[in-house]
Amino acid sequence: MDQSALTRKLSAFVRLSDTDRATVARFFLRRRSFSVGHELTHEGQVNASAFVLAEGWACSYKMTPEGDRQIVDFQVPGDFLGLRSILFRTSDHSIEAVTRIKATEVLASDLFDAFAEAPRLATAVLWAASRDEAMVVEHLVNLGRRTAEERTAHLLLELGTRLKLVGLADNAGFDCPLTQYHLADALGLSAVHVNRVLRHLREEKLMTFQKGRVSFDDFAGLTDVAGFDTSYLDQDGPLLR
Amino acid sequence: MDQSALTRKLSAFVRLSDTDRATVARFFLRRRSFSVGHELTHEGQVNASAFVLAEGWACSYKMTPEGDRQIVDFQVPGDFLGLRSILFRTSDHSIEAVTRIKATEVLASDLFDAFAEAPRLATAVLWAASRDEAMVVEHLVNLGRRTAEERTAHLLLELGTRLKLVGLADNAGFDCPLTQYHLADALGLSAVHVNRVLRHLREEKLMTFQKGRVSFDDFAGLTDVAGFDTSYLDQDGPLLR
DNA sequence: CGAACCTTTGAGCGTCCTCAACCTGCGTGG
DNA sequence: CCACGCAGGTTGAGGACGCTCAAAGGTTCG
Repeated sequence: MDQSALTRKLSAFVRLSDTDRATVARFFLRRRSFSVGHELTHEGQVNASAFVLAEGWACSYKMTPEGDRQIVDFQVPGDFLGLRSILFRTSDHSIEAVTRIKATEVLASDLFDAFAEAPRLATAVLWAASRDEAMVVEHLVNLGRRTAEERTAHLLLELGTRLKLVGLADNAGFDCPLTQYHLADALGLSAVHVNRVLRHLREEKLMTFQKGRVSFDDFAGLTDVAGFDTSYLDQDGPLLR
Repeated sequence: MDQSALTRKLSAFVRLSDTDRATVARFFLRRRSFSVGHELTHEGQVNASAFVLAEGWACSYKMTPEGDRQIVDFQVPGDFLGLRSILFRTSDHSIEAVTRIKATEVLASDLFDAFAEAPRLATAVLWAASRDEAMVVEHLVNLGRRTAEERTAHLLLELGTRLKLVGLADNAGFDCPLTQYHLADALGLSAVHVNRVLRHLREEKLMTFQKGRVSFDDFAGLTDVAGFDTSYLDQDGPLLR
């Protein structure tokens, strides 16, 4: 995936002009690479920068005083990293590379300049931020009101849907670099229990999580189990205005 | 509380000029009242409006297909209601009045006009939106990684801190119109268990939740139990720039 | 002054946790 | 080239936290 991942995602929301595309292209000048486990932003860090993820997977998380980790969200190509903390004195969360990643730094000033030049793009970026928040809200519902099995299915279906938007998944499944520990940290479960849940989903012939690959064996059945409704991802064709 | 709640909150982040204050004041022209239980926004509603809460309490929530409710956040005077869904075709959540409330409607156009006239105010509003998201993230950590007791203490400490910002609480406690059902729906617990947790917190002489009043009997001890760290609320004095 | 709503308490049960052990695949270095 | 270490995955046993069901007081408001 190169710069097309971001434009492809934003286009799901707003029809972008050539000027808009050119402006987005400028975001991709300062491209950098980070190795597995690299921490792009640390909780408490001042003046953290934001990035656009071009290739690979990342995750954002917070730690409790007891040393437990809660993953807030995973980021896939086309997603922003740390957009929210741009307005905060100190970042309230950490961001870590799950795989080796390529990302481009976006300075706050870049963003504000882009807003002035391309208001349509500004709208699209604000939409992307709102969508990020909507995903966090859905994760909250996941943890608060769904069982371990529903929760797991829901997360993997969401990731599949998001990856489809940038051409990295289809209804059959997607390549997934996450470990069961990652899932556990995201789902508020223990890794041991995640393992049992995945086994059960496999036995029920709903889906398979193995060898870096998620396979949806029964997409409709899985969607039903998870109570998965894509509307919070707000991606059904370019918006009005 | 009148309009001062919003300006008071925003001032915690940005020093507002008289012009900014005047612009904020214009938000308060279309003031409306809603009775207890009134639903200001419904999940799935198209073109929902946003409001600024002037008086009373509200909550935002989502329902699962099984009919369980997850409260995402409570809103107190000075908070925005539904700011996020302004950019969405359809709202991804519902908003309900917990008490009788007074709120003023904010049209998307109002907001964009205000941004053009008072960029400093725009920054402040974006900060408020980021802060809202940071709170949702902290609630996620709450549900994923804290025990029922820690979680309950954390939520009530957060509400206390937020209310202090608009002059409705101090370290002794605050008036709280929530029922144990509200707490249960926000904390991902059953109302029965919330009741037991509250009893335990009372027995431990940490805090009391009774008769519409939250009393912090041992503020330091409670903060410690909850692992409560205010930094995600990002409110330590006006920002740079 | 009744009804609806909220709070409180008990009993039994299930989901998910912790601890513990063992297996696999892989990269590294002796 | 094998030995080892290590990260990740798998499975079992026992226990705790929080749930459901049930029933009874308390409070508030029309």
